[in-house]
Amino acid sequence: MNYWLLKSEPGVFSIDDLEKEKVTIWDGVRNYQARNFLRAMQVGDLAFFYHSSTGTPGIVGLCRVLETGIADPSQFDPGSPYFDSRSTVDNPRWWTVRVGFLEKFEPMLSLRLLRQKFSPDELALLRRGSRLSVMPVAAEVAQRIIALRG
DNA sequence: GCCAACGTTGGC
DNA sequence: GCCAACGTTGGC
Repeated sequence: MNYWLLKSEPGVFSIDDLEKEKVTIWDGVRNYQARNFLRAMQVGDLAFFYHSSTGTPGIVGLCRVLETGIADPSQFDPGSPYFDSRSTVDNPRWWTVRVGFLEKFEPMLSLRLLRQKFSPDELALLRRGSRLSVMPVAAEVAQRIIALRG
């Protein structure tokens, strides 16, 4: 099983939204490297949920990959901010997964705390200029993150 | 293929 | 709001 980290701005979609909805399609990723990580996900993988661009950024929970190989529906929707006119139903450009809520971390594991506990080498999130919204987390590091939660 | 210009991300 | 870092675009 593999571990991942998924970023979301809580003003757009938060861990509380996922807890309420239970399941969601992780749509809107428009970066090829991030897309490739989404395509590498397997059912049963676990993903940390990260809140970005907010007062206290950090890991706020855990979710599970429930379904893979989903063509991101928002790429076909002209009314969506994620619409991509280069995509066709026959030849989609953007792929994603369905994830399910597992747990909310209370308290959250702030970026500040993560920087204290992990090195940039261990956690890509902490690397200078890291902007990827989907990234892998090494199993050993993931276990240590899980052990830190409340 | 190069690279300048531009847009976006995201912490602070 | 600032700005560094990064990705994408498009002229050449």
